[in-house]
Amino acid sequence: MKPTIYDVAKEAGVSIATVSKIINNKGGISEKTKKNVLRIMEELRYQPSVMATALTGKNTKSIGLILPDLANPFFSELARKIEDRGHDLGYSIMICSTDYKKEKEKKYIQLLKSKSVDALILASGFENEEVINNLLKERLPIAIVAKNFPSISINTVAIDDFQGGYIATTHLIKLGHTRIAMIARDVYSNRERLRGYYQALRDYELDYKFDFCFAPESNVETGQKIAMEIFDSPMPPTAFVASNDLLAIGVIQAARQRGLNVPRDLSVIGFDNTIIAEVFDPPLTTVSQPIGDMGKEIMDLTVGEITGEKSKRKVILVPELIIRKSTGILTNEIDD
Amino acid sequence: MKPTIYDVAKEAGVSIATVSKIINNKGGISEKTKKNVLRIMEELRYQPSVMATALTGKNTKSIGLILPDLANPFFSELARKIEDRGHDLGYSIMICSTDYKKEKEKKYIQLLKSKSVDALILASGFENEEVINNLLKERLPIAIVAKNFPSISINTVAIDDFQGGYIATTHLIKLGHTRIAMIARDVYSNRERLRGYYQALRDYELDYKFDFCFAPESNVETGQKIAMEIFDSPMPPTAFVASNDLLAIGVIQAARQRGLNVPRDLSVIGFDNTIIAEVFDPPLTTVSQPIGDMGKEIMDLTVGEITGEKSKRKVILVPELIIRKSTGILTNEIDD
DNA sequence: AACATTAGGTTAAGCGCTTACCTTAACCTT
DNA sequence: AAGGTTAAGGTAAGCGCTTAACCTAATGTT
Repeated sequence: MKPTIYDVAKEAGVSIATVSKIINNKGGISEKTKKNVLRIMEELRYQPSVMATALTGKNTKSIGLILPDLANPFFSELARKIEDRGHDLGYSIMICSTDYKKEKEKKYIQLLKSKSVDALILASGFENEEVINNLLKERLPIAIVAKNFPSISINTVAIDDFQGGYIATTHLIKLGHTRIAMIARDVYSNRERLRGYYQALRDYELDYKFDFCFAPESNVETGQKIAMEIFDSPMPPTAFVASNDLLAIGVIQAARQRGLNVPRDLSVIGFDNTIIAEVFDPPLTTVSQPIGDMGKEIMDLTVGEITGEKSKRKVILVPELIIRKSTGILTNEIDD
Repeated sequence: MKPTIYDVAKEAGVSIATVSKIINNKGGISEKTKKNVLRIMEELRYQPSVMATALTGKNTKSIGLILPDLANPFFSELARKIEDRGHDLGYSIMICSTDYKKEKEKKYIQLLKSKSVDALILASGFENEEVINNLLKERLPIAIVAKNFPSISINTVAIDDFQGGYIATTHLIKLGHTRIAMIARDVYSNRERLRGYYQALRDYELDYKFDFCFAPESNVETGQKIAMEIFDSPMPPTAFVASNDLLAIGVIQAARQRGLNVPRDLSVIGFDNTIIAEVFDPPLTTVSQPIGDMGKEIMDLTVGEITGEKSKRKVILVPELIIRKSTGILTNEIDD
């Protein structure tokens, strides 16, 4: 069996209180005893049980991370950064994927609470203010990353999605495109990006209309399917803004099926700058979210809240346009 | 504060033992009391504390997953499957990325033990038998996935790596290639794949020699760098077997820099069949590891060991060659 | 009527820790 | 020398739960 504090105490000939004080550096213990106990702990390979410690009111040093899909490169890269910073600060991470399902979101929040996590980090895809307010009431620290929840006062790290949509669209406009479509899943951040998109169109006095509708999922197939439909419309776009790299790739694949060359006949811009954008051919022009900073920052805020050392805040990072090869100057018209 | 079992008991006018029995479906409780207590639990939104439960000798219902890098698509896809199956069976997952570093591996194993995980799943990249033997001695259930550890009796799910290397190489040989190179990181599975590669060469009486050396990392840049060097050798290969999709992509990017067309001038075959293989252009021919099955299977074995319901076993899945567009018949010689 | 049985509970110990409070002995003061 | 300090460490309660052992009232048995 794993040794307990009792084993250490007995072996060292002291009380468990003494051992506990040594573990927690409480002082009031002579150097001699301390050395001795420490040695015994080594010998026995003693590790205090986090469970038992937590039961006495201390932290569990674990944090729950709820995100839509760990297999999505954006989230796995983000999770990795969060994990790294977490470990640096002494926390372990429990990850749960919701597939954008409300029931799963609820279920996992319950689950993580029952595991006594010290805090919860919610990554995008969440619309349910009520759930969040409940958590707030229970004084469980929570933080939101990769999404802004304007109405709630809560630690947040996100990019300026509006600006992201705006710079993506502007880039296309400057390349000469006038018929620019957007494709996005219906979540808050994307609505912001969409707003940025519309604003850019307005600022440059473009009024291209196409049959916009939100994508039901954020993956390659969905992007492809929707792009196909849009290509069939009377005045098809010459450029696309997609709300993530996967959708962008779907669009490009659809374009290929139609015999369209990217970027010659169609420009496509993605979002997130995941590894996929980098290795895809053509390499994707995309709006980069600074994933590393986001992960580190949200972890710091969260731990700050747990330890009570930091006041709550919202950190808005600026997105950056990464220009690669999937966008280009409009050269020939494809429809007439 | 979160309600405890005492709050429920008091509210319901019974003892905490009764409540506990109801929670654990122990019987010996009248329907009436049961209903009533259940109602109170609802009302109070009572959730038993996993911490406290664990302290009484029960399981924590959490499992540690140690893998090299969560940001690597292969592992994030695998982690997702493991997570899914885990949640189905009532377990949460704590994920730790080691970056193939031994110290981190050790550190995380300690950490997860102190958090009283019920079991540990180790995913590839681990060479340290001693560590594993120690864990075994402590009777902590552990399982290995995506890697075979032939000398140790331990739950394992892996593919037949030898066969994977063999079928990849054979495919290239059948396309007419005679100068086939391999690129891989130095871990056990890859040595097996390499063995399969050599076996195929031998079976078809090819004796192409090139300056093989293991890659220090498994990412795109490394693949690119190493491929560049190999291209510079006197008799460059016309085909590559890479030990994962990222390296394969690196090779293709190097080829492009050399003005080589894939697959016309160079065939490249990857490993893992991650999303990247699918979306890359040209879509990658690759050896597929059945990630979904692997994840589910390893979780089932692990939970089987925790509950004592299943005997230990090694499950060897068969890899499958996914033929896409990065390999083709050798048409023209590039060197003479 | 006297007793056994059983369904439906309760009591209390214990899981591995932390911590407020107590004890003890050595050392100071005046 | 009596009382006061102080350093070093011990005692025991309590965190939220499980469970073996025990209790009690109602029912069945003869």
